[in-house]
Amino acid sequence: MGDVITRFAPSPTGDLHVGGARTALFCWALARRCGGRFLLRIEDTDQARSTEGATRGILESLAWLGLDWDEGPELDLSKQTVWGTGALTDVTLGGDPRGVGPFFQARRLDRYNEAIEELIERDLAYPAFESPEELEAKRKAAQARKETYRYDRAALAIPRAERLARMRGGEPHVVRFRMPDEAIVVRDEVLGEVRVEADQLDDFVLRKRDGYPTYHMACVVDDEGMGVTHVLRGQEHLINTPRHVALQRALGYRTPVYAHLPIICNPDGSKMSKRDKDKTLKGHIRSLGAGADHLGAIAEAGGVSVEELEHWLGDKRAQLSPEALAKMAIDLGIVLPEINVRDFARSGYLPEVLCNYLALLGWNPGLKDEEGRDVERFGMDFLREHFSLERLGKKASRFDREKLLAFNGETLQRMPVDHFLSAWRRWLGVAIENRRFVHDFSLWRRLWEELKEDARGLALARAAQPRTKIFLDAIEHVRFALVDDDAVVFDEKAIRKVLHKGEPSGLEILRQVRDLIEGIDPFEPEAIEGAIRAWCEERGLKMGKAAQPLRVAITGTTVSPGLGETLALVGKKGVSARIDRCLLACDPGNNGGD
RNA sequence: GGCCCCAUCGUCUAGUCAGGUCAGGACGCCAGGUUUUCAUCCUGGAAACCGGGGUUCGAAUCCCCGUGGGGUCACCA
Repeated sequence: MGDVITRFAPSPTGDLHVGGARTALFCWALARRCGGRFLLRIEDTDQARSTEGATRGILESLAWLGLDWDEGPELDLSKQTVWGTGALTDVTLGGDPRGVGPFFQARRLDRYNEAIEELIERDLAYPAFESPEELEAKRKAAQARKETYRYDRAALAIPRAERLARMRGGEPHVVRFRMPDEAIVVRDEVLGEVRVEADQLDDFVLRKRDGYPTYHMACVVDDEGMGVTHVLRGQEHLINTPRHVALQRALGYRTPVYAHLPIICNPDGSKMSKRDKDKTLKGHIRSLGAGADHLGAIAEAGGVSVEELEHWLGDKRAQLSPEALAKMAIDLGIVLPEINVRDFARSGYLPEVLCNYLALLGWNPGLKDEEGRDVERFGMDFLREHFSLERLGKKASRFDREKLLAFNGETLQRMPVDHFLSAWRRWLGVAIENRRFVHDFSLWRRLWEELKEDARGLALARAAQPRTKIFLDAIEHVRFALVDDDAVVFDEKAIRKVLHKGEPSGLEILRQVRDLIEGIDPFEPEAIEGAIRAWCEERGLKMGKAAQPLRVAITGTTVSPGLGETLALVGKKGVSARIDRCLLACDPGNNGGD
């Protein structure tokens, strides 16, 4: 099995989304499992939509996930930090050890043209001269008759010598493949045999008017030239496969093993796509029932004109740039659904956890642990060892963020605290660099500064880790420790519940405990908790009687990390200051109570 | 609409290929418990074989029909 070669072949028209990431993961896992090669090829034959930035983004996404490719475009990971918590560092990925590159299709045009010439020569392909507009009109007409349009081979009515002459003479044209008049049966590792009748497939285009090959042509030529043995791709490609098989036969190529992966959907069952960010944001803005000036403010936040914004709002299909969407979401204080790998990195998911979860969408190891539970949690090494095509599922699956979140939280919470700290630091460093959190930037900056100090960082990590599911929300658990003593906002409900009620009241307890604080040494979590517990026991009080008033005084709310950690993070001086301020502000007798 | 694919708890799934265990697990949900709040953690619970026909002693599992969902119908990939 050493000769297995898989490939992931994205088109660089946007960020890598989770569906693509799962395909890449499976391609990678199969190659690793079989001791074969995993190669990466960039399908940039759409001149209008391909961008260099997208290519880099995809390479970085894959590297972040920990999917190293043996052949393909090079990416030097020693020179850059890839989004802070990436799985691979200090290696150069890609290269061309077998000499089968280049791995950008736009640089391989001569190969496609050679194959196309051969097909034309053998009359298995032919030039066609209809304009896109003509074809569109025919399509519309067919639609009006409630028929499915298929190319009518009008170009074949032109005598062969003439159409070749017109082509050589430079007349604008496309080249079409003469689809054989027979049903084609595709063997698929997931779906079994799929039969497609001849009348379902028309003479598809091999080379576009601009001289670039279509996906079909480039893909078939390259898979052959690069020795690809296994093609794993989304099920949306299933109908393309008979075309590819027909082309392979015409050119005398091998047919690789195919495995079509089920689609990944949104929780509502619709296909997952970038458009969902637009959808989420549109829905939110509409729900605000925003007036004209409000819309103006939103448009400004997104860096777009009000006209653009209104048009976008009115058109279901309209999309705004990722940057504009992100800015508006921050401004409105909402979180857009994570769709791209980059989104998950930014939210603070761990790459190996994402891979773990993604692997479970459409694949299952079919193993039980000692307690008879399904094996669900595993790392990359497990996939290297156990991945197999036989256990791929057929059913489209829905992307369940709750489960991913649970997996991520569990992983984060089980890490050694120093490991958690360094991962948090790396993630935060990138977040700060990207100015992702402009709505609260100074606080993030402050956290960043404090996290850099080892002792302080560790204390913050100890407080945040047990409550953190993704790094994005970690800061909320230690927010109180980052604000100034006189900036604490006391929550009305908390004041009433734990400071005013009870006998003795919370305020009374605070007054008494205040002196205790001075004497605690060292001012560290265990000592603090020990002192307060002993103090409570002496008085026959439950721990909560003292803990909750202290929480309110220190954080303004009834929720915080462990009491010792909470006080220790603020420091002895800070604690005293906050208690004093709380006594002053919350005592009804002091007229500052409300 | 044509064609193709799919169908087990709310979600991801094990069990289906080689018919025979109260249909198992995970996330979520609900109820208790531990705990100084929250988060954890522990215990328990509700929750599914899409429907109808066959084949069979026996069907989640095999066959047919229906229904539902998805994909696809480009000079995008």
